[in-house]
Amino acid sequence: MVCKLSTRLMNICVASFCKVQQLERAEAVIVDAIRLGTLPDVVTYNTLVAAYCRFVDLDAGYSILNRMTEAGIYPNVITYNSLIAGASNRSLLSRCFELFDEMIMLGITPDVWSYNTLMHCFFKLKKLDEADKVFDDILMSKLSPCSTTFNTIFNGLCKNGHANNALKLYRYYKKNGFIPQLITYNILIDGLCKSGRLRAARWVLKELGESNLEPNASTYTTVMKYCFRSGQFEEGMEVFYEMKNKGYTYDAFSYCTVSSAFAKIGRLEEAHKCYELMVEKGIELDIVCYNILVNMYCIGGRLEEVYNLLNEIEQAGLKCDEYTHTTLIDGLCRAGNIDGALKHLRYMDTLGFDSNLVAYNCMVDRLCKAGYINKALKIFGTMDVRDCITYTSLVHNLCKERRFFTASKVLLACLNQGMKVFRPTQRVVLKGLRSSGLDSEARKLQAKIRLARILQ
DNA sequence: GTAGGGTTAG
Repeated sequence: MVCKLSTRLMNICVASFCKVQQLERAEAVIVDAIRLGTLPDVVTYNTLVAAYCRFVDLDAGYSILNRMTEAGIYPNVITYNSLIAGASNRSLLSRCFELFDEMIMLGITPDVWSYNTLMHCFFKLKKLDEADKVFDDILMSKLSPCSTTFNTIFNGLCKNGHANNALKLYRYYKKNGFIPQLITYNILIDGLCKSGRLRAARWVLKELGESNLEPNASTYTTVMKYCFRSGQFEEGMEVFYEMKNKGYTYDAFSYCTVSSAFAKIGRLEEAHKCYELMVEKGIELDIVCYNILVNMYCIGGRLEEVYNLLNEIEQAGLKCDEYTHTTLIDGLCRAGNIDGALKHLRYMDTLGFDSNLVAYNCMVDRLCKAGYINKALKIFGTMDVRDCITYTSLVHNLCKERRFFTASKVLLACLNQGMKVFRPTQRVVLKGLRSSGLDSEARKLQAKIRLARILQ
């Protein structure tokens, strides 16, 4: 009984240190406990696995699994769920599946948490059918889906551009007894805002207002961002102040949202002030905060300082991501250094990011605007992946140069891919073709546009 | 031990 109590006490101490990222002290507690005759149990090791996955890396978490096995303690479903979650959070998605299989091979039965995380992974990989199969597996097994299962589905649908379906499903489950939580509302409001379903987003927000739940910092940041995106700057700032009045302390999320909104409308001093406040409040800067600062300097043409900042990022032990590089490429173009931007784009290609699409889109647009439209067309020709922004940008710039025939060809290629170009741009192409006497090309394009609208 | 908000381009 005494031993049991001391194991519990040891685990409480270990968990407390792990929670505040003091892993060495957590380990020291275990060493002391062993010296006093208390051995760590599965709970101790699971706490360490979760902490190492969270604060160090997946391999560090996995090495704890080896340590516990050597100590004769067998992992359980919680051990593996922590490892799977660790892999998922670090976007090591193939590792998630490997760990899931490993768990089953060891005879450990997955629980609803394991399935939820697995489903989340499939959504991250945009494999909606596979995610759906996991949900079927939950239903077919003796497990019951929990609120996180439903929230994971809503979130996965929203993140994959199906906010509408998420909303429909939410209504259906709500009718059948699902009780929404604050996180459910936050997921739906954000998803609907991002997909432009603003009326529906307001409706869900109203539903939240009528519920007994109180919006939190996450809700406020989402709504604030929607205001900024739709050009309602003052309204966005009102949300920011309301958030403070409600007693929420600003965090990196809210500061970043406001700072980038200021930068976007050219109020760089105020944008920088937000950043300074963030530092003053002791908020640890992550790569997103730095990216906003990089963008701020790029907009202000302070390229020298951007390079200093890149060093600072490295010194802080952070890694530049695709946002950092894309922002820098755009900044170089903005400063007229097209060659430097092209060179950096090539360099970015070697870094192995999942997608350099935005960087390429920046390059295409900036090349056009700098008068190098043929160079832009050449880059466009080398792109493996294009989206509606690539096409819209190129078509728009070709029209500005009165190259309507080429614009029409690019637009047709876009429609053939099942993508849309901004409607006013489509009209400019048609008008331009007709005014240039290219009536048959105009008719062909018009027919294609109509067909594309029907097929939408 | 799972799920939500912040950064880039038209």
